[in-house]
Amino acid sequence: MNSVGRPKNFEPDVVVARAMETFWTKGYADTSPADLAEATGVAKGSLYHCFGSKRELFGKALDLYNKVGAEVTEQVLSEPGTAKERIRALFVLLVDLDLDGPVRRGCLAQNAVAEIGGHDEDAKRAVLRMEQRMVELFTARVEQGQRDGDVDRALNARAQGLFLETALAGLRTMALTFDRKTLYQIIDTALAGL
Amino acid sequence: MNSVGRPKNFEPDVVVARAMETFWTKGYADTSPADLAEATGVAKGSLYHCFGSKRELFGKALDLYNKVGAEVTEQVLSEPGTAKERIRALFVLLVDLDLDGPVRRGCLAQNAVAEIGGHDEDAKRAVLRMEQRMVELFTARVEQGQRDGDVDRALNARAQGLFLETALAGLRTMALTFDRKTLYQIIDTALAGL
DNA sequence: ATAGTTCTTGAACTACAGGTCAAAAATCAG
DNA sequence: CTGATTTTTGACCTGTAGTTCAAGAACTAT
Repeated sequence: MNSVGRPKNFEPDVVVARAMETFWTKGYADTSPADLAEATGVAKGSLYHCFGSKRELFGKALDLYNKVGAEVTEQVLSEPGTAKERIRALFVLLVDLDLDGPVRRGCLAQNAVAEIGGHDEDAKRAVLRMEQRMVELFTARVEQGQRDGDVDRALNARAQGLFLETALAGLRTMALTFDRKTLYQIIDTALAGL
Repeated sequence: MNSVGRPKNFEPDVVVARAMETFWTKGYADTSPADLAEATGVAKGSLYHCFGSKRELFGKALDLYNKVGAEVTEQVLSEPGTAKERIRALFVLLVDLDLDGPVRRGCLAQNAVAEIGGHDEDAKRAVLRMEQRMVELFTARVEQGQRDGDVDRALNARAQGLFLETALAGLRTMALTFDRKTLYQIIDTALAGL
């Protein structure tokens, strides 16, 4: 397929992953092409040759973020335990992830829609899809809990799924400013209804 | 006090209010001094003379946002009704506010901490103070509900206050992408425990 | 009126963001 | 080896962000 011409010097996937980290840490506007070149080890010109524009590279980074996020969520929710236990494990994991890093970064998708969603329909759509995906994963896990007998069958699973995604979004916002103990307490309160 | 020299051509408070709207709509990075001059009707030079820098003007705008937000919250929570009714009214009001505007802007404070909180401790502190204020208002309203007999006395009011602020943060994030009907359903689910 | 003060304004400045490009380098087909 | 193709790279370009400033305007006090 790619047998003609000079071979690539780098793995595009690795570059996207590094770019994702940079966008996540610094935000979209505050990440310059020079920053991306330094973070990826690839010269500016090559980045433009390969990805077209800063915005397009960001798009790939956001897609990767969403993919990994969904995978992690699926993984954690499918481990043994009640619905409440698994969902708590996911919430704790994500809060810890943020608080253990050198700088609190929140959720890249939330940051993206807040920063550029107002004038970038594509970004908005990508984030909405991701959120809907998460709602579905939560909903499915609640339904499984109902089948397993650890969740009240009277609950509306879809309503719970929507609520859980909202709670997670709020939690990740609160994780930008509050301390760990408080955040754990919030998780307990949020999951009290399950 | 200010009786010497040429008098100001504008009300700084009005300028801050207009700047707040602009920052809210466009975000911090994407608002240029030229944008601010156009939005306020005051020349760039005068803005710098009066406010020092873009960042300082943003600080005033954020302070105003927080002040108004606290006032509205206090107002809505103090009207007649149960704790659940009043808190729902506040949530509905804020969701509607966002959805009725020409562009969804979310919460300026949340947007600010997401966009610049990573490298601006002052912004982070301002937002944390605001969030703590909101937690206190929610907590107090829940306590009043307990005295009034419309909230279960077994609940931990402070934990509920923290949770409600988190739910509101999540709701305002979800309001950037989801439709009104869904958001109302989320409000119902979030308040089911009260 | 004069002096002293504070405000107003667009022009001017510096730095850098975002992107383009031309020349060189690395591959493969014939 | 030659040519076709693709990538690499820093130099270069254009526009604008964020800020400063000099000149003047509007006021007060004396």
